[in-house]
Amino acid sequence: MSNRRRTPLKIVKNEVHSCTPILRLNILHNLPFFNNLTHQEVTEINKIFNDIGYVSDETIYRMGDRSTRLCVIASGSVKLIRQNADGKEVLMDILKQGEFFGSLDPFGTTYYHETAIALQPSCILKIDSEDFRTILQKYPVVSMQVLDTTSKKLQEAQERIKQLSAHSVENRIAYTLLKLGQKLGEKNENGILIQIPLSRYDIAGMAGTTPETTSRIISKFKNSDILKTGRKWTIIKNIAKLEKMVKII
Amino acid sequence: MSNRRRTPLKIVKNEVHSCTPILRLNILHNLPFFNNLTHQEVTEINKIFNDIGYVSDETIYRMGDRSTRLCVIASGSVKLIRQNADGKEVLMDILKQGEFFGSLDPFGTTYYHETAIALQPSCILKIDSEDFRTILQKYPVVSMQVLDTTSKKLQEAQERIKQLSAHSVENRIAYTLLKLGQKLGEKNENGILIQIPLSRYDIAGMAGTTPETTSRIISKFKNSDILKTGRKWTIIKNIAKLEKMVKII
DNA sequence: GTACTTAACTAACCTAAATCATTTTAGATC
DNA sequence: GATCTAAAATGATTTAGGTTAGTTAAGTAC
Repeated sequence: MSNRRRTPLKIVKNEVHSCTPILRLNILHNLPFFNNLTHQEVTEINKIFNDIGYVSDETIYRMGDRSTRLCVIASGSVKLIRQNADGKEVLMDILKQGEFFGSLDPFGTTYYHETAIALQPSCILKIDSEDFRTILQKYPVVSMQVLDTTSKKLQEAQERIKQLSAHSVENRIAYTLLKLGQKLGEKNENGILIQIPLSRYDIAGMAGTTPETTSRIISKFKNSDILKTGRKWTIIKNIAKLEKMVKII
Repeated sequence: MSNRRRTPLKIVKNEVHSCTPILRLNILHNLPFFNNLTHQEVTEINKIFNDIGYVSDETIYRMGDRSTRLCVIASGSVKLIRQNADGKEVLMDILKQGEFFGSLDPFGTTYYHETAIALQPSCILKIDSEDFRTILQKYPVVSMQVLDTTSKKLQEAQERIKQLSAHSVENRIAYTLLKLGQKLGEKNENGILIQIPLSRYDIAGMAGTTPETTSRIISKFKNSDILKTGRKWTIIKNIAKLEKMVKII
């Protein structure tokens, strides 16, 4: 569908992306939470996962669906969004290889609170929440890691609440760009390149504002030589200035 | 200090509140996460905790302090706030008996991201993060419970982000009041009474707005016969109307 | 009771940002 | 390279809600 959507910087074929068995094992091994397990143990765990490939913009699950599975990104990237009654979208998180999302709840009695969409061609490993809980019970180390990751995400969410509650839109966009840079950016000669296909609409959804205002403020940043952008890519040329804005304003 | 601060509805003495050993044990037993342990086990765990009493408005820890301990509320209530550079406060959470806060991080290498203040005379049980982690490793059931609680808090935080990003101030205040009612309200003949000493300032801090606007909107709600309020108490007379606002707007 | 303190309320004003409408442009397609 | 289209940028207008400032009233101290 959307193989038009390409940055001028790296061409990615939008083909269904399935994992080789070796890739799967490798990824599971490198997940922060399976890090401390033996090869044998990871191999066992690997058997319980299924992998499914998605193309760009494909929906992995929808808000309101029965939530029975936990997902791990083997390759690609995923965005999580929440919608409210009038259709306005709020981008909750962007996840990369190795991160997990979906449900940890016991039994399939609850519903997803957000919609998960592949941002790029992605391979997703899935496991029944129940099975994952069994793993957690069996390996306290894993359990601890998952708890730490979740706690960290909670911290980040609370920081974002503060940001949304107590700052101007300009500040929030600066903050959003910094976070995106930290998480998804790649350093190169010109600065930090964010080449995940995020639109103004997405960025607006993260900063709690409108695409128009986002566009205006990004233009302002471009004029101040802080950023350089194209359709769906951004280079942060001057991180120091952005950081200063977030702290000072 | 603030024994003036009383609701007209129930008089609470603002004395340092320390726990009896029986109360402590009882509370630990009833914590959702120690629920499944034997009496023997809880008694063991009880020994590792310390209890400290706080008066109203007393600070338990401050944002930026070294974070080395986990806290459990034995009695009373606590608010967690974050401040930004210009001193604006954002109320992150209000916790009641049985809830935990503070740090779960390993070793004391990090810092608290928020400030914790007693809202009422409170007794707080404290434990070193490290010791608590040992408990978690030892009892996978406990670990699971803590993870579930944290996941739930993350969900709530994300819901609040959505709320802040995509709704009007009026809507946000309605939402805030509903949440407060759910969590802290007591049903009585007139409706749901929230008698935790929350000021307009606090409510503004939860809804991401100013005390003045909060006051204006609450007055509006009072005129529409949805609320009835005094200095530091609120009665929700018509929950249905509030819920409708949150959904429709 | 009276005086005092501080929270809560109200009003007038004003700015930041949303909304609506139009133009420009990046980059995909042929 | 020329064409086409959706995203991005910009401009004009409106408005929600912040700011400032002053008033009212609840609860405390005397």
